[in-house]
Amino acid sequence: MPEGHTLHRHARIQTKELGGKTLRVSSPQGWAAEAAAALDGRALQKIDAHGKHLLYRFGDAQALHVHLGLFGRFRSWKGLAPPPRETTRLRFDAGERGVDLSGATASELIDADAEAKLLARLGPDPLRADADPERAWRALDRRRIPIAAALLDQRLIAGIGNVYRAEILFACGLDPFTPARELTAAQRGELWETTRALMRAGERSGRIVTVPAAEADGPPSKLRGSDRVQVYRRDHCRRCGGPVGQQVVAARTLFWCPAEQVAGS
DNA sequence: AAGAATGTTATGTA
DNA sequence: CTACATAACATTCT
Repeated sequence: MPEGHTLHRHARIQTKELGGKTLRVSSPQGWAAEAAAALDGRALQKIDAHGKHLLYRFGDAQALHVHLGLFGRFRSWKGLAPPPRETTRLRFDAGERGVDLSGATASELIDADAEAKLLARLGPDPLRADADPERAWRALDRRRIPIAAALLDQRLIAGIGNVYRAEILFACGLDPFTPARELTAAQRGELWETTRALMRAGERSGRIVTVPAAEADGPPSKLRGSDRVQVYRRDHCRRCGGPVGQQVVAARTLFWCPAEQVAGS
């Protein structure tokens, strides 16, 4: 992770063993001044990622549950000016990455029971080694909703956002409007593997899109027209040059290539 | 400067 | 129970 890098929320992160690094927590206002005080200086054992939910573990039953929502970000403050606003921050002593929790939608201490409830609401996360795709298929079997809508439903499969949805469907050459229940076993297999591949790539690069090196410390690059995206927010399909379709599906704008993503392929 | 946006939850309607 | 539309939340970017 380069100095000053901002890891956007849609980059997926994986469960990490941290070997007891000390966590510095500051929360001058807002969500959990008490929780921050309770956590500050404690040894962090591990971060578990399940879908878009993060669980910071300290070796006892309680965990810090974080969801970055639309705007929470990972960033490094070392050598940089602090964030312009006073925000809740999580920061490692080692001075690696911090987490800017302003705008995050969840940040709370939860016990084992609450965690079980949380996980029960989530489908399998393709990035996790213990994920069971069959569980997702069982849920999908009854659904008449378009596969493009199903991919955003965290109860069915956890961790896919709007960028990935578009890119996954494109990579699979799938018609986004295929009813979820009608996918063949082969299509499901490809969907799962493609999801894993794209998410891992996003994880490696820190973002699903390519950022010119010179820009890494600068303002976040635009998603539109960026190198790695094939259809998301593009006017023309990166592969065939044809016009990209766009339509709101499941409350978010879906982008797809009508020429290449056709039923029965 | 208005509008859209990488997300979720709650609510009302069939 | 499924499905869908809408609003609300809050922040950033175009």
